[in-house]
Amino acid sequence: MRWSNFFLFTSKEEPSDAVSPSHRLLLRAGFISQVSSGIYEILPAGFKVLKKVEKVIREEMERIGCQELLLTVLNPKELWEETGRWEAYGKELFKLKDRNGREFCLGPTHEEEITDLFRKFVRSYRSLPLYLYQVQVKFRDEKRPRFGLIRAREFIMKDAYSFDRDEGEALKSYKTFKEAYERIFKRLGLETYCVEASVGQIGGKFSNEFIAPTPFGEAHFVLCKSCGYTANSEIVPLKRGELEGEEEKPLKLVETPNTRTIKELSQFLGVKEEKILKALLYIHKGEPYLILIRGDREVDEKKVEAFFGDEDFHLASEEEVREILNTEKGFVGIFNLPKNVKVVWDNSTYGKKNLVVALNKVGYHYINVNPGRDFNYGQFADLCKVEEGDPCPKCGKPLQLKRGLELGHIFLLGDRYSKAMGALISDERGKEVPVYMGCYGIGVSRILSALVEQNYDERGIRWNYKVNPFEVLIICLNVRDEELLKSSLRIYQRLKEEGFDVLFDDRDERAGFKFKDADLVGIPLRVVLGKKYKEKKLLEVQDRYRDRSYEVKEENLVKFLRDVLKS
RNA sequence: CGGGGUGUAGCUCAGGUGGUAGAGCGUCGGCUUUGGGAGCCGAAGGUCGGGGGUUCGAGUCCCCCCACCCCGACCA
Repeated sequence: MRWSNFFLFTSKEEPSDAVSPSHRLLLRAGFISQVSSGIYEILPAGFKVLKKVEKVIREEMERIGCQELLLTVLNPKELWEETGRWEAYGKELFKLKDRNGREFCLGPTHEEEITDLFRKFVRSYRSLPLYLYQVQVKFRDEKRPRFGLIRAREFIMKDAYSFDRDEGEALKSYKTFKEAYERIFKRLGLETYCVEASVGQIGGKFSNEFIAPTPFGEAHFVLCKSCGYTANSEIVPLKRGELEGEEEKPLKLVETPNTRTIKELSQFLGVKEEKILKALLYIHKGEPYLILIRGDREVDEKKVEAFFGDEDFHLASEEEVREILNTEKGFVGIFNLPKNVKVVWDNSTYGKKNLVVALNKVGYHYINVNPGRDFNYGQFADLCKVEEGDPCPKCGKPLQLKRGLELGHIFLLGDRYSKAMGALISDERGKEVPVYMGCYGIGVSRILSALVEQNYDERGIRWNYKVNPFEVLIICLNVRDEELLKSSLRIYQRLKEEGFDVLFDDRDERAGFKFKDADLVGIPLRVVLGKKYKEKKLLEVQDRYRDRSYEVKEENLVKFLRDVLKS
């Protein structure tokens, strides 16, 4: 491809709307273009990268016997009602109607459709195991799209589904996919962690996420350097602590004006935040719950969701606090509670002595409140957000907290969908049983962002040798010099014939301009023809990925490039 | 869903107190230049996010709406 005719337009200016490195660079380098919030066009250079990513994924899917098909974007409401997800999926589901008023959604994932397809054709355990996958555009009306391709509303995903006769077989399939995923990310040149995760919206028995560490990811996960435990932070269990040995001081009521936050209260009283009993009023399905947690810790609402069993809860507003507790935020506590308010103690509160506790009276707190003497514990739960340094649930050593991009998520679904939708198979004895399923997703378009997030510098993107828009860029530094242009063309033709994926910068631009562009776009190898070539007939090969430079004779070029690309 | 911010040329932005729209970059034509986004001359390019209002007159003041970006997922 000649750059003079290639649809690749770079920009010198920093896009004002972009913050994360991948978003900025993919825009500037002309790989993507925004249409609407969370909706992007993937331009030819980006598309070429995408195709190379897909190729790796397809090869690994085929290798484990997974067959490609293409499901639909438009899914009828009836299908989603069978599993209850038409309502349960909530506002993230894009819904629309056809001319006759029939309702559809734009598929955010395809468990319903694949299960429907399975039950239409497969009857016997003899057809199993069966693995199917597709690479398809998906739609999710995200609460908050951000960072370009990282959290988009329209995106490309590879989703695979396994069908087995029982749990034991399904576990084998799960392992097969997990290993395939490890190979995929390795081949793509991405650093990823496979972590334990929650099943969330998809449901099922258990799941693992593949997370690429980057500062701009949406996933928070923990890592134990000591025993190797990794997990999404929202599922890391935190246990109760020990009873403190401190001497119990006398209970006292003190005036605490204008202490609306834990920080203010802590400063006003001169006590540590962890000695304050923080009380948060939540409303679940119209019922008030008072969640108690240590003052220095925060509630993890994902854990609250797991506790309640659904998403139908929210933190009480000022008005609700006034109405239910007859007090104001900042003075919510366990004393003088109306009977209808249920109390839940987070594990972090256990064993603390000489606490500061509010009594639902504006402007006052008790100090030196002690368990057993001044109050009794009730129901305990694990609702606390994990923090750096919290103990590893496996070995007790301090955990590291990291941020990353969730690139893959695999689930052992069990019979959640097959049971609801009647996807039954006959076993050896002729008995009909629900098929045992697994599903396996990879965020394909998001991988572009992850690759950039993990490989860029101040000058631009650094694509690796395997996944890139082109393998080689030929730069002719002066296209008005006929001899130089002729030589460049000859090399360009040769490399094409030898099977290289090559872009030829034949634009009538100055050298500096071309180098800056090349750095930005990030093609891993480039062959430069300029003064050195004219004087010494030496080609300069620049390695953008490894940031090196070589002088190569023309007759050695093909072998040289091939060797680098293979390394 | 809250909170904050921004919408003016393709991009990045400037346009006190209201007076009929500008720069740099990019694009097009020309000259010059050819190893790190060079220089000079000329040109094209605008519903000032949209609607309403105030006014003789609105990019600017008032009201409503929309879009996009950021923060939080409400921490008492």
